[in-house]
Amino acid sequence: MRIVFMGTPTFAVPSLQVCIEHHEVLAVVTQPDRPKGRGNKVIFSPVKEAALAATIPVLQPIKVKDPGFIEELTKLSPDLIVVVAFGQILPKQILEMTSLGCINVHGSLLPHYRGAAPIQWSIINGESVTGVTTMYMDVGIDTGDMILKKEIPIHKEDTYGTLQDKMSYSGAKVLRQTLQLILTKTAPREKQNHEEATYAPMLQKNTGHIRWNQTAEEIINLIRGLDPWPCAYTFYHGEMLKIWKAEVFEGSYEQGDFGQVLDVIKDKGIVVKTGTSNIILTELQAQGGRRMSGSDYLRGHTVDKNYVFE
RNA sequence: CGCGGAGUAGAGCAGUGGUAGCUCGUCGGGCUCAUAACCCGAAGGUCACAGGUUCAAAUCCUGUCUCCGCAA
Repeated sequence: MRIVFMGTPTFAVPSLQVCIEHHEVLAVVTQPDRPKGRGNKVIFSPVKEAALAATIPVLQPIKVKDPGFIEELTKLSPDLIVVVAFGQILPKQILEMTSLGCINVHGSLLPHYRGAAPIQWSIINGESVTGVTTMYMDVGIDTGDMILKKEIPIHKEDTYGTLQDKMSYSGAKVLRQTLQLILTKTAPREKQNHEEATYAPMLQKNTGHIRWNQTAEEIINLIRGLDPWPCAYTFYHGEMLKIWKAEVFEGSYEQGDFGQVLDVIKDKGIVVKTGTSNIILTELQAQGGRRMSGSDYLRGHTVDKNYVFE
């Protein structure tokens, strides 16, 4: 099939590879190059890098609604448009442009976790199973008819980073099957149960600010769901302290306030009181420093016992 | 030229012109039924790199490299 691929972050790259290997990719559409990161250097999106490596033309419209872009797209006359974490909402005109439609790979088991950050929220909410879903796109956000689903377990050790990595490959695999079914015109088409829909909105700036009155599990899930970005944090004497890993800590202490440092264990980490049991922070990052184990951190930093994290 | 922090012993950090330090680790010895405990001792650094100022630079000045946070 003649495909136009739309996508931006790393998550989309394996899916792009599948399209390149099994079909004809006419063009890749990705978000415009923007100054990013330290020093505001212009960095190409991972999808653009992959497209360039495969010498596929790259289009980067500021807005996909732009008539000039739509015209350009029409001229390519693709059979199918594949969208994976693209970052812009497609207008009806594009959705109805091709004979086979637009399909999307989404990082959740729809209709749950529609929206921009399904993987992160699945972990933050403590789910034990998630998955990828392919669907025919319609004008709503992740509301289209579903084609294939694949469940993926969420392990206790999974973080957003590790899970996204696995899911990007699973997503690509499911996409390959989906494309095969579309090619043979045997693709199923299942409506979503809209009453069961839940949403996974984009992460807010302060989502990572730990609220210590939450349960130990909730806090640990938050830390996992925000690793490697943007990371959960708290404040120690006014300085941001990032928390990369924590686990439930068994031990009896006289009860203190939520967020209070109950103990400092030199070769392990910092014991903190939460809404339920205590947790021990075992991987930390001080302001200006890199992430390090609790024991490394405690070699050079003193932590006041009984201090209450903000 | 977006804003800011940092580079010092194997690890993590102090140290703002005058002998290179702390905690942990490592090695040796001691104590102990024993130990991640305790005591004594030792090794281990061209203080990121290159220039400059100075009697004297980790420290002040200039340039370079690398790492990190924020903002986007």
